[in-house]
Amino acid sequence: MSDSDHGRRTIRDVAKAAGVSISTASNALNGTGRTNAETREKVKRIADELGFRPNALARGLLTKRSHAIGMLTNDTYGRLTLPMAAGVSEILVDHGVSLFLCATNNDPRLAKLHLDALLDRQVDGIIFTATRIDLEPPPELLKLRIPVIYAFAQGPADSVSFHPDDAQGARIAVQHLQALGRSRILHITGEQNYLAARLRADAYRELVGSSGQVMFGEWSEEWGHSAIDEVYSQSGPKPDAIFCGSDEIARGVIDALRDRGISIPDDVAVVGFDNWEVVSKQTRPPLTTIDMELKELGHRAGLAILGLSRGEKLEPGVERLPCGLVVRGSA
Amino acid sequence: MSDSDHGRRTIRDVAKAAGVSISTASNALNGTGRTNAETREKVKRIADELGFRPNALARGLLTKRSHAIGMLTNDTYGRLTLPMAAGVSEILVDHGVSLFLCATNNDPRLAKLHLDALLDRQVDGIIFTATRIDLEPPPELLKLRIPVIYAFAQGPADSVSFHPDDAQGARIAVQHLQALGRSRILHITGEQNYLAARLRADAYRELVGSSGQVMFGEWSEEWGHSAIDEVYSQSGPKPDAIFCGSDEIARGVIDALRDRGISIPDDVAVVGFDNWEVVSKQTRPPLTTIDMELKELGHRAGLAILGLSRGEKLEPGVERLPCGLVVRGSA
DNA sequence: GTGAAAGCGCTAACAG
DNA sequence: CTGTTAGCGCTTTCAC
Repeated sequence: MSDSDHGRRTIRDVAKAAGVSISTASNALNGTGRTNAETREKVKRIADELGFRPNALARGLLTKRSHAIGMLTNDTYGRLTLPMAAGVSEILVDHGVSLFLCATNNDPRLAKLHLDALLDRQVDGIIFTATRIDLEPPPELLKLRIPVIYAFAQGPADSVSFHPDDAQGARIAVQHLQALGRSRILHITGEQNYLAARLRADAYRELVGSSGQVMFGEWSEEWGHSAIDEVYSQSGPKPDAIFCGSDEIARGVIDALRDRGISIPDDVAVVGFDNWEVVSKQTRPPLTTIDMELKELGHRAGLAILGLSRGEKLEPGVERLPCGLVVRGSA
Repeated sequence: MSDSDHGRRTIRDVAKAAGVSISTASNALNGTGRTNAETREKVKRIADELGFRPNALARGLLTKRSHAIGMLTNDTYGRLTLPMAAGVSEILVDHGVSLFLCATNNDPRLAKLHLDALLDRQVDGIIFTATRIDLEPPPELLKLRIPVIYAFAQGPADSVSFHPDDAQGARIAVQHLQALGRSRILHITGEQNYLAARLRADAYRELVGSSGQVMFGEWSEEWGHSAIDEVYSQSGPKPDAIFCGSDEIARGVIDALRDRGISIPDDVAVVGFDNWEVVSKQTRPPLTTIDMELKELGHRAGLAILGLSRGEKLEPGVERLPCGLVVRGSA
């Protein structure tokens, strides 16, 4: 009652109130050591009544485990990295682990600043995420002595990375179109210097064979539009289906097709990639597309970093997580 | 050299290497107390060479300041809260403060879990953000003894909140249209039960007078589309400008107008709200819109929580931060 | 089964 | 100006 309302209750308060020693209180609360069931219950009850919550700083100082992990992302507003962050946090919170979010905005100075801060805080591990899977992480990450996981980014040879399975995603898209009876499938996608674009294009080519045609361009709605202009301004056979490298491209494609009076999906079926709902639900007709399951990817990354931080061993390499097909109206 | 490569250097290592006591090292490094310039430089140099970085847990335990703050958001990383988070983090990192990000997904259980975790970690303050300014924060926030800031959310009477200035944003939109010589300005917006929608509508009405007409609906592209259908299926005068409550609505409006062969901005000028670039840059013509400056709002919230955590006093109440007009092609 | 004592890495009096 | 001393709140041997 003396040091009553300011500051939080400490384990000392609990011990005193329960009439036991500090170490007994600690043991009782944590289930460590040997403790009489009776005293254990009593201590727990009193701790509860007092609203005792252990100081994570003190605990971390001693145990060398902060129960916090850091997420370093190269972008700021990413629609890619943020669902992952949600997945990571969602998994971790149930294990009593909190997440530091650090947006580096692609600035090496900021990256260094954030990284140092994370290390000073004794984080148990770091997840590096990026906006593209072939982005190189900051070199400082390589020589840390805490575990690092790469999610949607390229780690070094002996590291653990999680990527969406772009090839499989492309395959289920194409197979869906083929199952619909389409045989002249065109692929309109983004920049060729993106590994994801190449992986998807390769998988596409493998399924459609020599009839395939890949149009690389930009990751924009505009490119989808102008790609269609290009296709229809030329002579030659026209596609009966289009697999697009992103939902935005697909939106441009759909708008351009509609402008030409081409019916979707009857004349031309369209499949997108990303399942970015603000786009895919708003096209007319709504877009059938591939979902990279980024939240699940975050779950996996979170679980992985948790395991590593506990000293478990993980198979190094890139694990590719399956994408899902979301069928709406366009195919 | 003895306890060489495992574990980090401690201040003890620095002190020993510099041939001074631990406290002198501490003083030298922190610029506290009185220290000879010469020894201070020497200690700093040695600390640098050793790659010494202070343990934030130990420091926080003693100083009762963790230099970490928590951000609690009711959604899963929406497009509104994330730019704010980036702004907060950006400001804080330069002050050596890190950010815990907690997405509650509108689940009270998760909110409590995250809040407790933050308190256990002795965060210096909490920023609560939401997806709409009239969302009530979890009641637990009210009785904390650490400072709380409300960003894009409604705090209690004596708290400090930051909102975008919806009324001013609406005014600059309407004034821009009026400056263009438009006199029959229509307002198509989202759900009336959103305070933001009402604030904007009120400001709009004040400027356009009795000629004004507000159409409340949903925050979707589809609503923009069907609102236009409704307007043009009726007889009566047609608008020469439309102020939309969101970029998505504006996109629907623009598409519907184009479908009717109405020229934008010549026949009808359109202004959106949000400056959500993936939408506003992709409309044809690109959308003139209002930017809520969420990153700046994050900056302000970050600065505010920093100040409060240092014991500074802040004027309670809602501070409304000005929106900006982004002129593109549609008006 | 329980408690006394030591100490995680650091800062903050206070003597010298 | 510098070093000694005493902890922050907690966990963890190790006697009793």
